[in-house]
Amino acid sequence: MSERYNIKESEQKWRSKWAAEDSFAVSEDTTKEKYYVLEMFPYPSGRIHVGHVRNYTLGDVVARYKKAQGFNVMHPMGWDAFGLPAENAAIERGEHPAKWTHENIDTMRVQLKSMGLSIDWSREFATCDPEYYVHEQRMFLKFLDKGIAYRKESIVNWDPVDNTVLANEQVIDGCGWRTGAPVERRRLNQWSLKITDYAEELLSSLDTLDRWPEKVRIMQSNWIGKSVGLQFKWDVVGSDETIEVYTTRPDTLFGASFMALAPDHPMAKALAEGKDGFDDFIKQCQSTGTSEAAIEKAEKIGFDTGYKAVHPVLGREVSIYIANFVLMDYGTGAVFGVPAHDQRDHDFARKYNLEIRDVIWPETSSADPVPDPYPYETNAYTGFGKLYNSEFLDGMSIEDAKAEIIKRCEEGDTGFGTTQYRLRDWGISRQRYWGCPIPIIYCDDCGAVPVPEADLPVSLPPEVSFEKAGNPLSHHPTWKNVPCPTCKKDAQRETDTFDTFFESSWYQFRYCDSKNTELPTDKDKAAYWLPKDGGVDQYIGGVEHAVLHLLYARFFTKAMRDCGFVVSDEPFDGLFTQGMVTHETYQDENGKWMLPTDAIEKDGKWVHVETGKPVTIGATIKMSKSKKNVIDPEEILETYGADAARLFILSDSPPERDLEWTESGIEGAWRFVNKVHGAITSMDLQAGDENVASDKAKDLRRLTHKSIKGIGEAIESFAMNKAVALLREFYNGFTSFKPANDGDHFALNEAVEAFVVMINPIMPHLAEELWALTGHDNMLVDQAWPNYDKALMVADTVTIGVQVNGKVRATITLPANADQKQAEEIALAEESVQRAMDGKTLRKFIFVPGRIVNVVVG
RNA sequence: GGGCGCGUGGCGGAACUGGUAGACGCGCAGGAUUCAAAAUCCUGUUUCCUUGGAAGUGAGAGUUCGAUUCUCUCCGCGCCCA
Repeated sequence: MSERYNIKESEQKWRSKWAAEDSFAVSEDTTKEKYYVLEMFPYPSGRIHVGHVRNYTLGDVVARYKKAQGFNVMHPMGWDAFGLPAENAAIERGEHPAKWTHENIDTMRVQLKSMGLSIDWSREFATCDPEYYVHEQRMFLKFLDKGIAYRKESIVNWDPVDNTVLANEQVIDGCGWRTGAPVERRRLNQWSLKITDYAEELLSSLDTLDRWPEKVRIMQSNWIGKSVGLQFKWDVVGSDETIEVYTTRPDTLFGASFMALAPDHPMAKALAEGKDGFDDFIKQCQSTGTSEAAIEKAEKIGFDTGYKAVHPVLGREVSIYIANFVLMDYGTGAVFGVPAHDQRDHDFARKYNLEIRDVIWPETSSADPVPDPYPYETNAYTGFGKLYNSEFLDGMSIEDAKAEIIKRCEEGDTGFGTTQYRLRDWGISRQRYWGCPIPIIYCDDCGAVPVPEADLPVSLPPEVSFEKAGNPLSHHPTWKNVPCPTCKKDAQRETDTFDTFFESSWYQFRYCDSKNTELPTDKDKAAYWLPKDGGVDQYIGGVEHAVLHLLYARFFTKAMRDCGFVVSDEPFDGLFTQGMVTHETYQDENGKWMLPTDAIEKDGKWVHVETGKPVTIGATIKMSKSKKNVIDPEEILETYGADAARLFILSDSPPERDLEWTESGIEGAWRFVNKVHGAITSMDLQAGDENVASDKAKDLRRLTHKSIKGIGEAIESFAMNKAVALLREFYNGFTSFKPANDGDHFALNEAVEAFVVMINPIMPHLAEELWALTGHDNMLVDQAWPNYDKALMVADTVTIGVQVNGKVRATITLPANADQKQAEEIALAEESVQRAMDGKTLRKFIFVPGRIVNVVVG
């Protein structure tokens, strides 16, 4: 009998061994193919959560698997250490952000290490250390030189809770992404990065990211929001004025029946000032919200100016309205309305009895039939089609018609085609302390002067007070007062710091050479890990970063490339977005949320663990502190060990989907860890003889080699739940095998060895332990992944189903190389097949070798 | 409102480019072991009639010898954008 597996002791032992042997340290090795695995680095909030466990387990499986495949694997870890929670802790508890952050890092490092991750810790860094952010300051100054960074006064999104500016993509439904507070509009001087200069490349090179989830590419593409349109002039009847109109649908020009101006369009006032009801109308417009969503939902209202505009092509006159659904900051703030082909225009036209002219003949694709005639009296048609009622455009496709109209306007010098992007430049100034200082000095005479290279880094002052609201840097008594680098007169430092998305935009480069004091990263080292045509081989993180972080990092990579820091075009070659971890929710009698550990099942009822009072089980939702449905990974690791935690988190749910954390699930995983240890240590393993081959041994070897193939493929395709299922199936197969001769021993030994190597990515401690216990004196961590032999996977016979008219009536066993004649003979001899055929005539006999037989009768 | 995705036992989920639906696990039931319990091991487990059938992958249609898989309509859920 085997000893009971001492998980704690064993896991600790192997972790020490890996550390002592530097098992995961890597350097550039041109004789090997590199593989760079990266998980989104954690914000040091205090303790790791289950989402981290999932994220880093996934990455570790890939890293260990690729290492066993012979790749030179880099798998680093660091800390995304700037951010507001540190300042909030300072305000609430009086603890310095640096102290708070570094203490959290120390705690979390211990926690992560207890997971047994194959990380090269020598590359670790924290972004809040000047050794890291000095490079950001240098890069910023270089960006300034290159015109990628600039300063301008602009209207910004102001988060009144965090007291800072937010970028457009950090505003969600009109609220701050972090605080959820409604965003205010303010006018401020801001440093910005010209991400818009890269809009086209960011869009077009999305096509090269074929190992990214489709949905992330679509989200980015929508965010960049490229649209090709026409900007052209309409004359105003009885006036010298012309109005510039922008449209993305110039093809529908012949369907125009009105023009509409934004309420704050300069011409709106000029045309309608003093008219009856105009002031009321403007007031009404102001009462509706400014968000596009609010405008979409609000009733479409308009004010007829009484003026007419002249259709630039037809010469027809249309009324000029002022309308609440036209936005001044989109296009030119003036549109022409085509009620037949735009639902908003349609609603508007029906309200004000305007003409509905249809100019697109709906294309009736067989898939989606369009009613004929199309009911224009109730709806706009916005689908595909051909032009008609449009003179020279008749018969053209929408695309051709757009091009033709733009061409004519350009020839007649009445307008021009333009490309617009929804993407705005990235405002990077934040009025916070705990971020990277912007290396600029303001001088009354010299203006904004870059801090000279020799004076970098501009470090954060350690003594700082959070007692006053707002930015502690601007309240600091001395820090901001410095002489102007140019004229030496009294001057002031910029007190804003960078948006903390700055740090995570280039950290993948820093890992390549994390101790470099001169440069962000050594160009050659970076070129090994992140060559021109390939970035991080596998990047893993939450889908919530689909737009923000992933777009900034792509932009930064291109900007750094153009400044000569690195060679790559894209930072992340392969991207995997994991699902969330969910848990049931528990509420006590008073509706207060309870921790899962406080609820217990007793006699089929859920009660409070201490009071015994009834507990209501609620929906299974994302773990959150507010709902208290959280599990502390440290407790799990302590109770069940790292291997069981890793196994469970990979079992059951596909990694891209949400994972439901359950007690029984983690217990099941823990049982398996113990079972495997018990079974393998009590086995009688002998080398055996490959040349003695019983049928039984052949069957086992087939299972072994099929498993090697299947498990490898499952890991490659990120189907970790399938890899786990296949491992268990393999385990069930070889543990029920009783060897009777040397051939059997050989087969069993082969199976066990392959199994131990293959559980390594998932349960590395157990794998290492079993590797040693089965008589190896080297480390499993350096062991190669097993190869499979196709010849051994072929069976002599196959069992397939026999259908009669498509319904399975029997299963038959055929020689693997059986032909149709043989199959027919055997299939028709089956009693159940005969019964189902019911004496009817055989019409057709379908035989797909290895798959199916279908007997068609009638 | 637009875009994307999903819907399979009591539960999480398998099913490769159309080919024996329910792998693997959880739960549950029965049994072994035990003074007893826990743990462990074995067996069973889609549903309905009961030796054999019938139905069955959200609902309905279609293509096909054959559909969880492809097409269409509808219902429900989720995410993103507005």
